[in-house]
Amino acid sequence: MNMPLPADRDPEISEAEFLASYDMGRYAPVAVTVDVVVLTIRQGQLSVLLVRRAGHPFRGAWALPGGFAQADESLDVAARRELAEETGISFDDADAVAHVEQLATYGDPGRDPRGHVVTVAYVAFLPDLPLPAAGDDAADARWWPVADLGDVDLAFDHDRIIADGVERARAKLEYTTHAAVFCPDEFTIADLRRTYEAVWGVELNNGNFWRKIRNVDGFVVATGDDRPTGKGTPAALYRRGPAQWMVPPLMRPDPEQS
Amino acid sequence: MNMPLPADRDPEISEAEFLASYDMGRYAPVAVTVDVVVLTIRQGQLSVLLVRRAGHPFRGAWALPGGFAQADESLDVAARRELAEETGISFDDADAVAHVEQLATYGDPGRDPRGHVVTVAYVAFLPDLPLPAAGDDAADARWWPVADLGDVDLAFDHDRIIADGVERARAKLEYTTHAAVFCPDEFTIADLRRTYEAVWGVELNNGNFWRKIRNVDGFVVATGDDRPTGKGTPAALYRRGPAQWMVPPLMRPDPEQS
DNA sequence: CAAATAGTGTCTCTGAGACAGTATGAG
DNA sequence: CTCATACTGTCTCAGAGACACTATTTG
Repeated sequence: MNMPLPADRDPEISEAEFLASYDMGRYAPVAVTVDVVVLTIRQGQLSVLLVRRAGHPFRGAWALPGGFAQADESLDVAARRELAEETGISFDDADAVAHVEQLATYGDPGRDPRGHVVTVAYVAFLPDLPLPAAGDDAADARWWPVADLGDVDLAFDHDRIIADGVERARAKLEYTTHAAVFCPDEFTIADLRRTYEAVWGVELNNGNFWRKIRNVDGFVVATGDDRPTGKGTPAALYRRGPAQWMVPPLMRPDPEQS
Repeated sequence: MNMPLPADRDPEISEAEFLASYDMGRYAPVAVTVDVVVLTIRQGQLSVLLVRRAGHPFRGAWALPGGFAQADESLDVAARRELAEETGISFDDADAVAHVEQLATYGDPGRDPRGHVVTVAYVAFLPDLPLPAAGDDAADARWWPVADLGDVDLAFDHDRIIADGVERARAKLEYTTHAAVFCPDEFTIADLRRTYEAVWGVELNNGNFWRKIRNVDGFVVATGDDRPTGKGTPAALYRRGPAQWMVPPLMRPDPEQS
Protein backbone atom coordinates (compact mmCIF):
# COMPACT_ATOMS: atom_id res chain seq x y z
CA MET A 1 0.00 0.00 0.00
CA ASN A 2 1.18 3.54 -0.64
CA MET A 3 2.44 5.41 2.36
CA PRO A 4 -0.56 7.40 3.48
CA LEU A 5 -0.06 11.06 4.09
CA PRO A 6 0.09 12.01 7.77
CA ALA A 7 -3.27 13.70 7.68
CA ASP A 8 -4.89 10.51 6.45
CA ARG A 9 -4.35 8.84 9.79
CA ASP A 10 -4.41 11.82 12.11
CA PRO A 11 -7.41 11.16 14.31
CA GLU A 12 -7.40 14.64 15.79
CA ILE A 13 -8.75 16.61 12.90
CA SER A 14 -12.36 16.45 11.79
CA GLU A 15 -13.46 15.00 8.49
CA ALA A 16 -14.38 18.46 7.25
CA GLU A 17 -10.95 19.83 8.12
CA PHE A 18 -9.34 16.84 6.50
CA LEU A 19 -11.24 17.21 3.25
CA ALA A 20 -10.61 20.94 3.08
CA SER A 21 -6.88 20.35 3.33
CA TYR A 22 -6.81 17.42 0.95
CA ASP A 23 -4.89 17.92 -2.26
CA MET A 24 -5.19 15.02 -4.66
CA GLY A 25 -2.53 16.46 -6.94
CA ARG A 26 0.13 15.37 -4.46
CA TYR A 27 -0.06 11.86 -5.77
CA ALA A 28 1.87 10.73 -8.81
CA PRO A 29 0.17 12.15 -11.88
CA VAL A 30 -2.05 9.67 -13.65
CA ALA A 31 -4.54 10.14 -16.42
CA VAL A 32 -7.71 8.08 -16.91
CA THR A 33 -9.15 7.62 -20.36
CA VAL A 34 -12.29 5.86 -21.50
CA ASP A 35 -12.04 3.97 -24.80
CA VAL A 36 -14.82 2.09 -26.55
CA VAL A 37 -14.60 -1.01 -28.73
CA VAL A 38 -17.58 -0.27 -30.98
CA LEU A 39 -18.64 -3.42 -32.84
CA THR A 40 -21.13 -3.94 -35.63
CA ILE A 41 -21.78 -6.30 -38.52
CA ARG A 42 -21.13 -4.85 -41.96
CA GLN A 43 -21.41 -6.95 -45.10
CA GLY A 44 -21.47 -10.04 -42.97
CA GLN A 45 -18.24 -9.17 -41.17
CA LEU A 46 -17.75 -8.30 -37.54
CA SER A 47 -16.19 -4.84 -37.65
CA VAL A 48 -14.76 -2.34 -35.20
CA LEU A 49 -14.84 1.45 -35.39
CA LEU A 50 -11.37 3.00 -35.38
CA VAL A 51 -10.16 6.56 -35.71
CA ARG A 52 -6.87 7.66 -37.21
CA ARG A 53 -4.73 9.56 -34.75
CA ALA A 54 -3.99 13.11 -35.84
CA GLY A 55 -1.52 13.91 -33.05
CA HIS A 56 1.33 12.36 -31.13
CA PRO A 57 1.89 9.73 -29.99
CA PHE A 58 1.15 7.06 -32.61
CA ARG A 59 0.31 9.76 -35.14
CA GLY A 60 -1.29 8.18 -38.20
CA ALA A 61 -2.01 4.90 -36.45
CA TRP A 62 -5.52 3.67 -35.86
CA ALA A 63 -6.98 3.85 -32.37
CA LEU A 64 -10.16 3.18 -30.48
CA PRO A 65 -12.44 6.18 -30.04
CA GLY A 66 -12.02 7.55 -26.57
CA GLY A 67 -10.98 10.45 -24.45
CA PHE A 68 -10.07 11.57 -20.99
CA ALA A 69 -12.49 10.87 -18.19
CA GLN A 70 -14.13 13.91 -16.72
CA ALA A 71 -14.54 14.30 -13.00
CA ASP A 72 -18.25 15.17 -13.15
CA GLU A 73 -19.51 12.15 -15.06
CA SER A 74 -19.52 8.44 -14.40
CA LEU A 75 -17.42 6.10 -16.51
CA ASP A 76 -20.57 4.58 -18.00
CA VAL A 77 -21.76 8.02 -19.06
CA ALA A 78 -18.36 8.86 -20.50
CA ALA A 79 -18.43 5.70 -22.61
CA ARG A 80 -21.89 6.55 -23.96
CA ARG A 81 -20.75 10.09 -24.69
CA GLU A 82 -17.79 8.80 -26.69
CA LEU A 83 -20.03 6.37 -28.52
CA ALA A 84 -22.50 9.12 -29.39
CA GLU A 85 -19.80 11.53 -30.55
CA GLU A 86 -18.10 9.05 -32.84
CA THR A 87 -21.15 7.33 -34.32
CA GLY A 88 -23.57 10.20 -34.64
CA ILE A 89 -26.32 8.54 -32.63
CA SER A 90 -27.64 10.84 -29.94
CA PHE A 91 -26.57 10.29 -26.36
CA ASP A 92 -30.16 9.76 -25.25
CA ASP A 93 -30.70 7.05 -27.87
CA ALA A 94 -27.51 5.20 -27.00
CA ASP A 95 -29.13 2.70 -24.65
CA ALA A 96 -32.05 2.08 -26.98
CA VAL A 97 -29.90 1.52 -30.06
CA ALA A 98 -26.75 -0.02 -28.62
CA HIS A 99 -25.61 -2.32 -25.88
CA VAL A 100 -22.74 -0.82 -23.89
CA GLU A 101 -20.86 -2.56 -21.09
CA GLN A 102 -17.59 -2.18 -19.32
CA LEU A 103 -14.87 -4.45 -20.67
CA ALA A 104 -11.69 -4.15 -18.62
CA THR A 105 -9.09 -1.65 -17.47
CA TYR A 106 -5.57 -1.45 -18.80
CA GLY A 107 -2.75 0.23 -16.93
CA ASP A 108 0.54 -1.42 -17.77
CA PRO A 109 3.50 0.91 -17.36
CA GLY A 110 4.74 2.07 -20.72
CA ARG A 111 1.50 1.46 -22.57
CA ASP A 112 1.34 5.21 -23.25
CA PRO A 113 4.57 7.13 -23.82
CA ARG A 114 3.04 10.27 -22.34
CA GLY A 115 3.17 8.74 -18.89
CA HIS A 116 0.93 6.83 -16.57
CA VAL A 117 -2.34 6.46 -18.42
CA VAL A 118 -5.00 4.06 -17.21
CA THR A 119 -7.67 3.22 -19.77
CA VAL A 120 -11.11 1.96 -18.84
CA ALA A 121 -12.31 0.10 -21.92
CA TYR A 122 -15.93 -0.44 -22.87
CA VAL A 123 -17.45 -2.59 -25.57
CA ALA A 124 -20.54 -1.54 -27.54
CA PHE A 125 -22.74 -3.57 -29.90
CA LEU A 126 -24.46 -1.58 -32.62
CA PRO A 127 -26.65 -2.25 -35.64
CA ASP A 128 -25.19 -1.33 -39.02
CA LEU A 129 -26.46 2.23 -39.10
CA PRO A 130 -25.47 4.92 -41.59
CA LEU A 131 -22.88 6.69 -39.48
CA PRO A 132 -21.97 10.26 -40.35
CA ALA A 133 -18.68 10.12 -38.48
CA ALA A 134 -17.58 7.12 -40.49
CA GLY A 135 -19.08 8.26 -43.76
CA ASP A 136 -18.24 11.92 -44.00
CA ASP A 137 -14.51 11.72 -43.53
CA ALA A 138 -13.26 8.25 -44.25
CA ALA A 139 -9.68 9.27 -43.51
CA ASP A 140 -10.52 10.04 -39.88
CA ALA A 141 -12.84 7.24 -38.86
CA ARG A 142 -13.85 3.97 -40.46
CA TRP A 143 -15.04 0.48 -39.80
CA TRP A 144 -12.42 -2.24 -39.93
CA PRO A 145 -13.40 -5.89 -40.23
CA VAL A 146 -11.76 -7.55 -37.25
CA ALA A 147 -10.50 -10.28 -39.57
CA ASP A 148 -8.41 -7.66 -41.40
CA LEU A 149 -6.77 -6.09 -38.36
CA GLY A 150 -3.55 -8.01 -38.84
CA ASP A 151 -2.54 -5.47 -41.48
CA VAL A 152 -3.58 -2.40 -39.51
CA ASP A 153 -1.17 -0.23 -37.53
CA LEU A 154 -2.85 0.03 -34.15
CA ALA A 155 -1.95 2.60 -31.49
CA PHE A 156 -1.04 1.82 -27.88
CA ASP A 157 -2.16 -1.65 -26.73
CA HIS A 158 -5.41 -1.31 -28.63
CA ASP A 159 -4.80 -4.60 -30.44
CA ARG A 160 -5.16 -6.38 -27.13
CA ILE A 161 -8.17 -4.33 -26.07
CA ILE A 162 -9.92 -5.07 -29.36
CA ALA A 163 -9.14 -8.77 -29.00
CA ASP A 164 -10.62 -8.73 -25.50
CA GLY A 165 -13.68 -6.88 -26.78
CA VAL A 166 -14.24 -9.35 -29.59
CA GLU A 167 -13.90 -12.26 -27.21
CA ARG A 168 -16.40 -10.58 -24.87
CA ALA A 169 -18.86 -10.25 -27.73
CA ARG A 170 -18.42 -13.89 -28.68
CA ALA A 171 -18.93 -15.03 -25.11
CA LYS A 172 -21.91 -12.76 -24.46
CA LEU A 173 -23.79 -14.08 -27.46
CA GLU A 174 -23.77 -17.49 -25.83
CA TYR A 175 -25.85 -16.59 -22.81
CA THR A 176 -27.51 -13.25 -23.52
CA THR A 177 -29.92 -11.99 -26.17
CA HIS A 178 -27.61 -9.12 -27.13
CA ALA A 179 -27.08 -10.51 -30.64
CA ALA A 180 -30.33 -8.83 -31.59
CA VAL A 181 -28.69 -5.44 -30.95
CA PHE A 182 -26.52 -6.04 -34.01
CA CYS A 183 -29.69 -6.37 -36.11
CA PRO A 184 -31.90 -3.56 -37.38
CA ASP A 185 -35.17 -2.77 -35.64
CA GLU A 186 -37.03 -5.45 -37.59
CA PHE A 187 -35.19 -8.59 -38.54
CA THR A 188 -35.70 -12.22 -39.45
CA ILE A 189 -34.47 -15.29 -37.62
CA ALA A 190 -32.06 -15.78 -40.52
CA ASP A 191 -30.66 -12.26 -39.96
CA LEU A 192 -30.06 -13.19 -36.37
CA ARG A 193 -28.41 -16.43 -37.40
CA ARG A 194 -26.09 -14.62 -39.78
CA THR A 195 -25.17 -12.29 -36.90
CA TYR A 196 -24.12 -15.26 -34.80
CA GLU A 197 -22.23 -16.69 -37.74
CA ALA A 198 -20.38 -13.42 -38.33
CA VAL A 199 -19.40 -12.96 -34.69
CA TRP A 200 -18.43 -16.57 -34.11
CA GLY A 201 -17.01 -17.30 -37.54
CA VAL A 202 -18.92 -20.56 -37.89
CA GLU A 203 -21.94 -21.86 -39.76
CA LEU A 204 -25.01 -22.77 -37.76
CA ASN A 205 -27.74 -25.20 -38.72
CA ASN A 206 -30.75 -23.29 -39.98
CA GLY A 207 -33.49 -25.42 -38.46
CA ASN A 208 -31.88 -26.02 -35.10
CA PHE A 209 -31.11 -22.33 -34.71
CA TRP A 210 -34.66 -21.39 -35.58
CA ARG A 211 -36.10 -23.69 -32.94
CA LYS A 212 -33.59 -22.61 -30.31
CA ILE A 213 -34.35 -18.92 -30.68
CA ARG A 214 -38.09 -19.51 -30.69
CA ASN A 215 -37.82 -21.60 -27.53
CA VAL A 216 -36.11 -18.83 -25.57
CA ASP A 217 -38.98 -16.94 -24.02
CA GLY A 218 -38.86 -13.25 -24.90
CA PHE A 219 -35.77 -13.29 -27.12
CA VAL A 220 -37.78 -12.10 -30.14
CA VAL A 221 -41.33 -10.91 -30.66
CA ALA A 222 -43.09 -11.44 -34.00
CA THR A 223 -44.32 -8.27 -35.67
CA GLY A 224 -46.82 -10.23 -37.75
CA ASP A 225 -45.28 -9.05 -40.99
CA ASP A 226 -43.31 -10.96 -43.57
CA ARG A 227 -40.39 -9.95 -45.72
CA PRO A 228 -39.72 -11.51 -49.12
CA THR A 229 -36.22 -12.92 -49.15
CA GLY A 230 -35.60 -12.87 -52.88
CA LYS A 231 -36.16 -16.54 -53.21
CA GLY A 232 -38.20 -18.95 -51.20
CA THR A 233 -40.72 -18.47 -48.46
CA PRO A 234 -41.00 -14.93 -47.11
CA ALA A 235 -39.51 -14.78 -43.62
CA ALA A 236 -41.43 -13.63 -40.58
CA LEU A 237 -40.21 -10.37 -39.06
CA TYR A 238 -39.36 -9.92 -35.40
CA ARG A 239 -38.29 -7.24 -32.96
CA ARG A 240 -36.16 -7.57 -29.85
CA GLY A 241 -38.03 -9.14 -26.97
CA PRO A 242 -37.76 -8.26 -23.27
CA ALA A 243 -35.46 -11.16 -22.35
CA GLN A 244 -31.86 -10.29 -21.56
CA TRP A 245 -30.61 -13.80 -20.80
CA MET A 246 -30.73 -17.01 -22.76
CA VAL A 247 -31.14 -20.08 -20.54
CA PRO A 248 -30.01 -22.62 -21.39
CA PRO A 249 -27.26 -20.92 -23.38
CA LEU A 250 -26.53 -21.35 -27.07
CA MET A 251 -22.95 -22.56 -27.01
CA ARG A 252 -20.39 -21.90 -29.71
CA PRO A 253 -19.58 -25.04 -31.64
CA ASP A 254 -16.01 -26.29 -31.46
CA PRO A 255 -13.75 -24.66 -34.05
CA GLU A 256 -14.30 -26.18 -37.46
CA GLN A 257 -12.18 -29.28 -37.95
CA SER A 258 -12.89 -29.50 -41.68
CA MET B 1 -14.17 13.95 -25.82
CA ASN B 2 -11.95 16.37 -23.97
CA MET B 3 -10.65 19.24 -25.96
CA PRO B 4 -7.18 18.11 -26.98
CA LEU B 5 -4.35 20.45 -26.24
CA PRO B 6 -3.00 22.24 -29.30
CA ALA B 7 0.24 20.31 -29.25
CA ASP B 8 -1.68 17.04 -29.49
CA ARG B 9 -2.70 17.81 -33.03
CA ASP B 10 0.16 19.97 -34.16
CA PRO B 11 1.72 17.97 -36.99
CA GLU B 12 4.81 20.16 -37.17
CA ILE B 13 6.64 19.02 -34.07
CA SER B 14 8.33 15.65 -33.78
CA GLU B 15 7.14 12.96 -31.45
CA ALA B 16 10.23 13.43 -29.29
CA GLU B 17 9.57 17.15 -28.97
CA PHE B 18 5.97 16.47 -28.22
CA LEU B 19 6.72 14.00 -25.46
CA ALA B 20 9.35 16.25 -23.92
CA SER B 21 6.84 19.05 -23.65
CA TYR B 22 3.99 16.89 -22.44
CA ASP B 23 2.73 17.58 -18.94
CA MET B 24 0.12 15.14 -17.78
CA GLY B 25 -0.64 17.19 -14.68
CA ARG B 26 -2.53 19.68 -16.81
CA TYR B 27 -5.50 17.42 -16.86
CA ALA B 28 -8.05 17.39 -14.08
CA PRO B 29 -6.51 15.64 -11.10
CA VAL B 30 -7.64 12.09 -10.72
CA ALA B 31 -6.37 9.31 -8.48
CA VAL B 32 -6.40 5.61 -9.33
CA THR B 33 -6.65 3.01 -6.60
CA VAL B 34 -6.55 -0.77 -6.76
CA ASP B 35 -8.85 -2.57 -4.33
CA VAL B 36 -9.18 -6.32 -3.89
CA VAL B 37 -12.23 -8.35 -2.90
CA VAL B 38 -10.42 -11.20 -1.14
CA LEU B 39 -12.74 -14.16 -0.71
CA THR B 40 -12.32 -17.39 1.21
CA ILE B 41 -14.44 -20.02 2.92
CA ARG B 42 -14.27 -19.99 6.71
CA GLN B 43 -16.43 -22.29 8.82
CA GLY B 44 -18.48 -23.06 5.79
CA GLN B 45 -19.21 -19.42 5.06
CA LEU B 46 -18.08 -17.36 2.10
CA SER B 47 -16.15 -14.51 3.67
CA VAL B 48 -14.45 -11.32 2.55
CA LEU B 49 -11.37 -9.68 4.01
CA LEU B 50 -12.01 -6.12 5.20
CA VAL B 51 -9.84 -3.56 6.96
CA ARG B 52 -11.05 -0.89 9.32
CA ARG B 53 -10.23 2.59 8.14
CA ALA B 54 -7.99 4.52 10.50
CA GLY B 55 -8.18 7.85 8.68
CA HIS B 56 -10.64 10.09 6.94
CA PRO B 57 -12.86 9.69 5.06
CA PHE B 58 -15.13 6.92 6.40
CA ARG B 59 -12.97 6.65 9.52
CA GLY B 60 -13.92 3.54 11.48
CA ALA B 61 -15.84 2.02 8.59
CA TRP B 62 -14.80 -1.23 6.95
CA ALA B 63 -13.19 -1.11 3.55
CA LEU B 64 -11.60 -3.37 0.98
CA PRO B 65 -7.84 -3.65 1.18
CA GLY B 66 -6.27 -1.47 -1.46
CA GLY B 67 -4.11 1.46 -2.23
CA PHE B 68 -3.05 3.92 -4.84
CA ALA B 69 -1.76 2.58 -8.12
CA GLN B 70 1.90 3.18 -8.75
CA ALA B 71 3.17 4.30 -12.11
CA ASP B 72 5.87 1.65 -12.36
CA GLU B 73 3.74 -1.44 -11.89
CA SER B 74 0.87 -2.98 -13.77
CA LEU B 75 -2.60 -3.10 -12.24
CA ASP B 76 -2.36 -6.88 -11.98
CA VAL B 77 0.88 -6.60 -10.05
CA ALA B 78 -0.58 -3.93 -7.80
CA ALA B 79 -3.50 -6.21 -6.97
CA ARG B 80 -1.17 -9.07 -6.09
CA ARG B 81 0.94 -6.74 -3.98
CA GLU B 82 -2.12 -5.62 -2.04
CA LEU B 83 -3.19 -9.21 -1.61
CA ALA B 84 0.24 -10.22 -0.34
CA GLU B 85 0.47 -7.30 2.07
CA GLU B 86 -2.90 -7.87 3.65
CA THR B 87 -2.90 -11.66 3.85
CA GLY B 88 0.72 -12.38 4.66
CA ILE B 89 1.25 -14.72 1.72
CA SER B 90 4.35 -13.79 -0.22
CA PHE B 91 3.99 -11.95 -3.49
CA ASP B 92 5.74 -14.72 -5.39
CA ASP B 93 3.35 -17.34 -4.01
CA ALA B 94 0.25 -15.33 -4.83
CA ASP B 95 -0.45 -17.02 -8.15
CA ALA B 96 0.22 -20.49 -6.78
CA VAL B 97 -1.99 -20.04 -3.72
CA ALA B 98 -4.72 -17.72 -4.97
CA HIS B 99 -6.69 -16.94 -8.07
CA VAL B 100 -6.67 -13.23 -8.85
CA GLU B 101 -8.59 -11.56 -11.64
CA GLN B 102 -9.74 -8.10 -12.53
CA LEU B 103 -13.33 -7.43 -11.55
CA ALA B 104 -14.46 -4.00 -12.73
CA THR B 105 -13.66 -0.31 -12.43
CA TYR B 106 -15.69 2.19 -10.47
CA GLY B 107 -15.52 5.91 -11.10
CA ASP B 108 -18.83 7.52 -10.27
CA PRO B 109 -18.49 11.16 -9.28
CA GLY B 110 -18.86 11.57 -5.55
CA ARG B 111 -17.92 8.02 -4.67
CA ASP B 112 -14.92 9.41 -2.79
CA PRO B 113 -15.28 12.77 -1.01
CA ARG B 114 -11.59 13.50 -1.56
CA GLY B 115 -12.24 14.07 -5.24
CA HIS B 116 -12.13 12.14 -8.46
CA VAL B 117 -10.97 8.67 -7.49
CA VAL B 118 -11.22 5.79 -9.94
CA THR B 119 -10.92 2.35 -8.37
CA VAL B 120 -9.86 -0.73 -10.31
CA ALA B 121 -11.30 -3.64 -8.35
CA TYR B 122 -9.91 -7.15 -8.35
CA VAL B 123 -11.34 -10.32 -6.89
CA ALA B 124 -9.17 -13.02 -5.31
CA PHE B 125 -10.06 -16.57 -4.25
CA LEU B 126 -8.00 -17.96 -1.39
CA PRO B 127 -7.92 -21.11 0.74
CA ASP B 128 -8.62 -20.64 4.43
CA LEU B 129 -5.02 -20.03 5.51
CA PRO B 130 -3.84 -18.79 8.88
CA LEU B 131 -3.47 -15.13 8.03
CA PRO B 132 -1.24 -12.97 10.20
CA ALA B 133 -2.86 -9.78 9.08
CA ALA B 134 -6.26 -10.98 10.11
CA GLY B 135 -5.11 -12.75 13.25
CA ASP B 136 -2.62 -10.39 14.85
CA ASP B 137 -4.77 -7.32 15.09
CA ALA B 138 -8.40 -8.19 14.82
CA ALA B 139 -9.41 -4.55 15.14
CA ASP B 140 -7.64 -3.63 11.91
CA ALA B 141 -8.43 -6.48 9.55
CA ARG B 142 -10.83 -9.40 9.73
CA TRP B 143 -12.88 -11.80 7.69
CA TRP B 144 -16.56 -11.00 7.38
CA PRO B 145 -19.04 -13.62 6.21
CA VAL B 146 -20.72 -12.04 3.23
CA ALA B 147 -24.08 -13.10 4.65
CA ASP B 148 -23.45 -10.79 7.64
CA LEU B 149 -22.50 -7.69 5.68
CA GLY B 150 -25.94 -6.16 6.07
CA ASP B 151 -24.94 -5.03 9.56
CA VAL B 152 -21.48 -3.75 8.61
CA ASP B 153 -20.68 -0.10 7.99
CA LEU B 154 -18.89 -0.17 4.65
CA ALA B 155 -16.81 2.68 3.26
CA PHE B 156 -17.26 4.32 -0.14
CA ASP B 157 -19.23 2.15 -2.61
CA HIS B 158 -17.54 -0.98 -1.37
CA ASP B 159 -20.89 -2.66 -0.71
CA ARG B 160 -21.49 -2.65 -4.44
CA ILE B 161 -17.97 -3.78 -5.27
CA ILE B 162 -18.23 -6.68 -2.82
CA ALA B 163 -21.61 -7.65 -4.29
CA ASP B 164 -20.09 -7.64 -7.77
CA GLY B 165 -17.13 -9.69 -6.56
CA VAL B 166 -19.37 -12.27 -4.92
CA GLU B 167 -21.47 -12.56 -8.04
CA ARG B 168 -18.30 -12.98 -10.09
CA ALA B 169 -17.22 -15.81 -7.80
CA ARG B 170 -20.60 -17.49 -8.10
CA ALA B 171 -20.56 -17.23 -11.87
CA LYS B 172 -16.96 -18.36 -12.25
CA LEU B 173 -17.56 -21.54 -10.28
CA GLU B 174 -20.04 -22.57 -12.95
CA TYR B 175 -17.61 -22.82 -15.82
CA THR B 176 -14.09 -22.84 -14.33
CA THR B 177 -12.26 -25.10 -11.91
CA HIS B 178 -11.36 -22.21 -9.62
CA ALA B 179 -13.44 -23.61 -6.77
CA ALA B 180 -10.48 -25.80 -5.92
CA VAL B 181 -8.49 -22.66 -5.06
CA PHE B 182 -10.76 -22.23 -2.03
CA CYS B 183 -9.70 -25.68 -0.81
CA PRO B 184 -6.44 -26.61 0.92
CA ASP B 185 -3.69 -28.29 -1.05
CA GLU B 186 -5.21 -31.74 -0.52
CA PHE B 187 -8.96 -32.04 -0.37
CA THR B 188 -11.81 -34.48 -0.85
CA ILE B 189 -14.63 -34.28 -3.36
CA ALA B 190 -16.90 -33.55 -0.40
CA ASP B 191 -14.69 -30.57 0.55
CA LEU B 192 -15.10 -29.27 -2.96
CA ARG B 193 -18.84 -29.81 -2.82
CA ARG B 194 -19.08 -27.87 0.44
CA THR B 195 -17.15 -25.06 -1.25
CA TYR B 196 -19.74 -24.86 -4.00
CA GLU B 197 -22.51 -25.02 -1.44
CA ALA B 198 -20.97 -22.18 0.58
CA VAL B 199 -20.44 -19.91 -2.42
CA TRP B 200 -23.81 -20.63 -4.01
CA GLY B 201 -25.84 -20.98 -0.82
CA VAL B 202 -27.51 -24.18 -1.99
CA GLU B 203 -27.27 -27.89 -1.29
CA LEU B 204 -25.95 -30.14 -4.02
CA ASN B 205 -26.60 -33.81 -4.50
CA ASN B 206 -23.65 -35.80 -3.24
CA GLY B 207 -23.57 -38.53 -5.87
CA ASN B 208 -24.30 -36.35 -8.87
CA PHE B 209 -21.64 -33.86 -7.82
CA TRP B 210 -19.09 -36.62 -7.38
CA ARG B 211 -19.68 -37.96 -10.88
CA LYS B 212 -19.69 -34.50 -12.44
CA ILE B 213 -16.33 -33.52 -10.98
CA ARG B 214 -14.74 -36.85 -11.89
CA ASN B 215 -16.00 -36.52 -15.46
CA VAL B 216 -14.31 -33.15 -15.99
CA ASP B 217 -10.91 -34.09 -17.30
CA GLY B 218 -8.14 -32.54 -15.21
CA PHE B 219 -10.28 -30.82 -12.59
CA VAL B 220 -8.80 -32.93 -9.79
CA VAL B 221 -5.97 -35.45 -9.58
CA ALA B 222 -6.06 -38.25 -7.02
CA THR B 223 -3.15 -38.35 -4.62
CA GLY B 224 -3.75 -42.03 -3.85
CA ASP B 225 -4.27 -41.30 -0.16
CA ASP B 226 -7.38 -41.45 1.93
CA ARG B 227 -8.57 -39.35 4.80
CA PRO B 228 -10.88 -40.68 7.53
CA THR B 229 -13.97 -38.51 7.71
CA GLY B 230 -14.92 -39.22 11.29
CA LYS B 231 -17.71 -41.46 10.22
CA GLY B 232 -18.13 -43.66 7.20
CA THR B 233 -15.84 -44.57 4.36
CA PRO B 234 -12.55 -42.65 4.26
CA ALA B 235 -12.60 -40.21 1.38
CA ALA B 236 -10.00 -40.20 -1.39
CA LEU B 237 -7.74 -37.15 -1.46
CA TYR B 238 -7.15 -34.98 -4.51
CA ARG B 239 -5.09 -32.03 -5.63
CA ARG B 240 -5.93 -29.38 -8.20
CA GLY B 241 -5.63 -30.66 -11.76
CA PRO B 242 -4.36 -28.76 -14.80
CA ALA B 243 -7.81 -27.93 -16.21
CA GLN B 244 -8.94 -24.33 -15.96
CA TRP B 245 -12.33 -24.70 -17.62
CA MET B 246 -15.25 -26.97 -16.93
CA VAL B 247 -17.11 -27.99 -20.09
CA PRO B 248 -19.96 -28.55 -19.96
CA PRO B 249 -20.46 -26.19 -17.04
CA LEU B 250 -21.92 -27.06 -13.66
CA MET B 251 -24.84 -24.67 -13.45
CA ARG B 252 -26.23 -23.21 -10.26
CA PRO B 253 -29.60 -24.70 -9.39
CA ASP B 254 -32.54 -22.31 -9.30
CA PRO B 255 -32.95 -20.58 -5.93
CA GLU B 256 -34.53 -22.93 -3.41
CA GLN B 257 -38.30 -22.81 -3.60
CA SER B 258 -38.82 -24.76 -0.37
C1' DC C 1 -39.99 -26.78 -64.00
C1' DA C 2 -35.41 -25.90 -60.68
C1' DA C 3 -33.32 -23.45 -57.09
C1' DA C 4 -33.35 -21.30 -52.82
C1' DT C 5 -35.03 -20.19 -48.45
C1' DA C 6 -38.34 -20.68 -44.24
C1' DG C 7 -39.79 -23.59 -41.18
C1' DT C 8 -41.07 -28.67 -39.30
C1' DG C 9 -40.42 -33.60 -37.92
C1' DT C 10 -37.80 -36.94 -36.06
C1' DC C 11 -34.11 -39.54 -34.44
C1' DT C 12 -29.94 -40.16 -31.53
C1' DC C 13 -26.91 -39.09 -27.99
C1' DT C 14 -25.27 -36.66 -23.97
C1' DG C 15 -25.78 -35.05 -19.65
C1' DA C 16 -28.47 -33.26 -15.54
C1' DG C 17 -31.01 -34.61 -11.72
C1' DA C 18 -33.70 -37.61 -8.70
C1' DC C 19 -33.09 -41.24 -5.92
C1' DA C 20 -32.08 -45.87 -4.39
C1' DG C 21 -28.54 -48.97 -3.29
C1' DT C 22 -23.90 -50.66 -1.58
C1' DA C 23 -19.50 -50.36 0.98
C1' DT C 24 -16.95 -48.96 4.89
C1' DG C 25 -15.67 -47.22 9.18
C1' DA C 26 -16.87 -44.91 14.06
C1' DG C 27 -19.22 -45.23 18.28
C1' DC D 1 -25.89 -53.13 16.14
C1' DT D 2 -26.87 -48.07 14.09
C1' DC D 3 -25.57 -44.17 11.71
C1' DA D 4 -23.12 -41.28 8.71
C1' DT D 5 -20.45 -40.83 4.87
C1' DA D 6 -18.24 -42.25 0.25
C1' DC D 7 -19.30 -43.85 -3.83
C1' DT D 8 -22.25 -46.52 -7.62
C1' DG D 9 -26.34 -47.87 -10.46
C1' DT D 10 -30.17 -46.68 -12.83
C1' DC D 11 -34.03 -44.32 -14.54
C1' DT D 12 -36.18 -40.21 -16.67
C1' DC D 13 -36.28 -36.07 -18.99
C1' DA D 14 -34.53 -31.93 -21.58
C1' DG D 15 -31.99 -30.30 -24.99
C1' DA D 16 -28.23 -30.29 -28.70
C1' DG D 17 -27.28 -31.65 -33.16
C1' DA D 18 -27.70 -34.19 -37.50
C1' DC D 19 -30.52 -34.45 -41.18
C1' DA D 20 -34.49 -35.28 -44.00
C1' DC D 21 -38.62 -33.25 -45.19
C1' DT D 22 -42.40 -29.84 -46.55
C1' DA D 23 -43.96 -25.30 -47.98
C1' DT D 24 -43.54 -21.23 -50.52
C1' DT D 25 -41.64 -18.06 -53.38
C1' DT D 26 -38.67 -16.30 -57.73
C1' DG D 27 -37.01 -16.95 -62.20
